[in-house]
Amino acid sequence: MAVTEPHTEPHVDTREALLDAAEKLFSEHGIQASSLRMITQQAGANLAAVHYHFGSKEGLVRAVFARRLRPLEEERLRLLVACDEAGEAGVEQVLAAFVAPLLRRVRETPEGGQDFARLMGLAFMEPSEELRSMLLEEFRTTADRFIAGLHERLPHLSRQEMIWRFHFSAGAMAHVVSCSQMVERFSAGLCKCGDHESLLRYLVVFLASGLKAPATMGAELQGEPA
Amino acid sequence: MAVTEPHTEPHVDTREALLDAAEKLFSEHGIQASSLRMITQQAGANLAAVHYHFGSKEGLVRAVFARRLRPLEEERLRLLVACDEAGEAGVEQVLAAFVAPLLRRVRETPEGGQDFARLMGLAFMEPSEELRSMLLEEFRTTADRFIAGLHERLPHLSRQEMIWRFHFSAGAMAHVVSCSQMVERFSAGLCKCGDHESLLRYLVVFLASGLKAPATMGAELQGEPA
DNA sequence: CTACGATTCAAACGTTTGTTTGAAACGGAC
DNA sequence: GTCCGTTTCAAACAAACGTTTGAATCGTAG
Repeated sequence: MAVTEPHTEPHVDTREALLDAAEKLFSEHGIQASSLRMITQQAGANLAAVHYHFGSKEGLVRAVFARRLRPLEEERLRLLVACDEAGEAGVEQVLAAFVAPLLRRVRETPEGGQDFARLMGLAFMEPSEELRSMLLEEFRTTADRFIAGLHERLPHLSRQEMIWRFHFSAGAMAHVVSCSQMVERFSAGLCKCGDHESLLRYLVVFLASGLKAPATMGAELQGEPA
Repeated sequence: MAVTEPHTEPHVDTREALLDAAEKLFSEHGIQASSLRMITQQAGANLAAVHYHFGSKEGLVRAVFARRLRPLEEERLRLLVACDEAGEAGVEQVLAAFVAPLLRRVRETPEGGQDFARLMGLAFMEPSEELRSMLLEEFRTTADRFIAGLHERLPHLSRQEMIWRFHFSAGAMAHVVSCSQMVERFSAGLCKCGDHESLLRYLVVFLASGLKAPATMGAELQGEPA
């Protein structure tokens, strides 16, 4: 009926073409710097199409992030549940459940993966408070569950230090993914960001070792027994 | 005739007032979203003052970052040299030389430290290629020296893995510093970002453990002997 | 065919942007 | 006092922004 489906047409849907174009331009120039005229031109659509399909530029922005973020968080949680059900999963497996879904999407993004990666990095840096709140709420469930899952396997840590170490891990991952071009430039091409399998292994080994480190002594003595 | 502002002291230097206002507004709303009219009004200066003192908005942006970044990199390198001269300094001391100067500046920023922290996070995410190149060059020297300094103390790592682990560390630090408000919200106030002494200890312990981890096996076999 | 909802289109809306201008005001040197 | 380089000021510039509008176009059902 209304669903005119899967033919190899150039762009079956203006809506989808706008999302693709916006995602690409956002990652290249930032959100504010990507005008609706640039986006609609890239999408081969009319300027007014954005307001017809999304109501406003803000609506487009939210749709761009929601399209990518929701499946990502769902896959992370699915893999985390699989860890718990397996019973034998250690810190490394939980870490992989957190990192791998992101890296896989970076790899699968058509334009070399740069677009999606930089987009995620942009998410928490852009000015719009409305967007930031949406992303924080979206991310909060994931963060809480992974912190709990890691804490079960790292009972020697205080809750406070567990939370800190999780955010250290998330930061390392986010930085590598969104600034991978910097790594390549600094290493004179020695570190190939396209090799996501190696990168995943490197990252998990590094983070697991950091997470497993003995509890920090001398900090927050007032709350922690010696 | 001096226009006596109600609360702001008569700025001895318009130039400095513009830098302060720009830094504050950049960190709050991003670079693109901070118009010259907002900046000059906040600084109590005329709209044209930006072009008189900095030539353009781009010039102002570069000046804002250069003012903070150069002393930061200099202090980092100074502390790194001190590590080498001491002879006894381990991975933890080198890490502290990298992290502490940034944390100290975050703490010393008047507006609760948020401004400077978010500004640094914004640096690598904003669209301007010109600014990004400037920051990359500024950061390259520091990165190379710290990678070398760490590699001396971690000879079991390949150069490739050493570089990766350094960027993991830089990412964890950058994320914590620029997204500290997120950590506080997620931890329901349990993790106080204002407590930089504890944070520094937590971070160094975590990163040192990650850096010291045994070399990753199975990755890049073609380049590394088993 | 006509008719209708869904979608696209070109053109314009008012606002805001970075930048430019030329004159006014300043502060020492002479 | 006059002079001169430095700095500030109000006003205007063209360009670009997000948004709105009303008519044109499409695909399909009656």
